[in-house]
Amino acid sequence: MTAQTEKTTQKSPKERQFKGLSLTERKQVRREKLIEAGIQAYGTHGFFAVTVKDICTEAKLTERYFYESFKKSEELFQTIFLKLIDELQQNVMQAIMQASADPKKMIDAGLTALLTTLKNNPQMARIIYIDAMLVQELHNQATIHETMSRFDRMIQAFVMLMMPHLDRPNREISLVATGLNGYVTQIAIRWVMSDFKQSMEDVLSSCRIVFLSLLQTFSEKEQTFMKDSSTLS
Amino acid sequence: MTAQTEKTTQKSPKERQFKGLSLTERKQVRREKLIEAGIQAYGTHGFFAVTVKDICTEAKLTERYFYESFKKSEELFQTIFLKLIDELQQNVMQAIMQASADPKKMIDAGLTALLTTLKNNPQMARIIYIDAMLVQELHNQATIHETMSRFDRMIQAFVMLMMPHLDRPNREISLVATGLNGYVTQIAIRWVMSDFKQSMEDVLSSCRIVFLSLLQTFSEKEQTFMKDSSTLS
DNA sequence: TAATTTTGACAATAGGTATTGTCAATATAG
DNA sequence: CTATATTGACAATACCTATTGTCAAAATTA
Repeated sequence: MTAQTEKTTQKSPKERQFKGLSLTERKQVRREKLIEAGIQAYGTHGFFAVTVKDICTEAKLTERYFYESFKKSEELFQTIFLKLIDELQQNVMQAIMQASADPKKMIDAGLTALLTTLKNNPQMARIIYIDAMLVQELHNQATIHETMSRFDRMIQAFVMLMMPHLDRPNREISLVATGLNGYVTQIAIRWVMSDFKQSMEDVLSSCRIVFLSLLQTFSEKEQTFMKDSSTLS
Repeated sequence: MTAQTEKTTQKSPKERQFKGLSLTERKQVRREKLIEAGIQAYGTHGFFAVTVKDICTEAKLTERYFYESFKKSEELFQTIFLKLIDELQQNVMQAIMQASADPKKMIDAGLTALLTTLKNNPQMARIIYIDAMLVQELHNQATIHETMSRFDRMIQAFVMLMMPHLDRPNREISLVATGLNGYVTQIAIRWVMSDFKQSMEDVLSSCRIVFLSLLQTFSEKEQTFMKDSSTLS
């Protein structure tokens, strides 16, 4: 009861507690419910097939509360996108940093964390890898574009960390990092869409091989086989 | 006049020539104009930002003629998609087959053809790589999904052709091919979206390296460094 | 219990697009 | 030239959705 008195002093005169929650807390609860409903709906049917009403129905709230928390549907989508990609990147980064310093172990740890996270949240892949691109295009959301390239930079940083003496220009490493991101992403999308038909071991192995292969190539001082074909262009 | 008499016999009683074209020919001309307008519009603003009216305006035709050739906008989009991906794949395949049998030359030829085609048709990249995915999702167009994986299979066939003695299971090669497709695609998207900021040489080099690197890895009989980390999972 | 905030169901408005239909002007065949 | 197929401009319809507004029931405080 003393706690309640404290809260009362913090509230504006018109506020009233409901189910033991203040107005701010209730708004927050509703916001969370909308976000969860959005992940469910967007991740299952795709952004463009989901209406505000759908999300409200899923969240067991009425439209009024949607606009209490979000100005438009894109705002909810962006919130969800940022939340999910943060979660994914957190998991991957954490796994890499907790692994021993051996590059091979770090690669395996990072990839395993990525694949495990996607398998545990199949909606995540759809939202991050498929819908995000379109919403970005349709509404010019620089935020999403910017955030997506964080993975590129993460990979680039990893490569540069592994091979400090690499003589290739940075702009090329950057492109390779983008490519590696696309490599893993494409396999992951196929995996998720096939409802995880392939075994995690096969998927992991297919991803790992390209990292290790490139690592080895980059490590070789004599890159004769590279220079051969370079003379073509 | 004798030719006209011939045509008259071929026409149904209600048909009449216009500007020297039969009804069928005029329909065909309009259809082509709509397709060209669609490539322009979809490739510039994206599928979901373009209306039927936009396309008709671009084609200098009225809506009536849109529905003369296509039941719905998705039908036009699918037509365009198939046309463009055919063109792209034709160019790549042709370049590969015309190159000398050296794997390195074939890789360079294929990649160069791909990148050149995209640079010459910037709209193509947007339609094939960005919008296609969403339309597919929205309308469950198995055709698009199926067609997209033709590139996967093309790469897979190439890999298997290069290394007939590869001891890895097919399901893994298939995944690697998907990944390689994603690798190149991701780099290409970034390239196109940046308005070709990077030089073609840099982009080509970044794509080439992963193919050559994997080729070398697959060629090695002693894959000790692979087996090391395989024991992790 | 009485007064009042909060909630949920739903009506109302506004705006946009797909699709079909109308009709006068134009081009063509005879 | 005349009758008619064809065209292009645009109206009309139907439908869907975002967004705002209304109001009675439920929950809460005093």
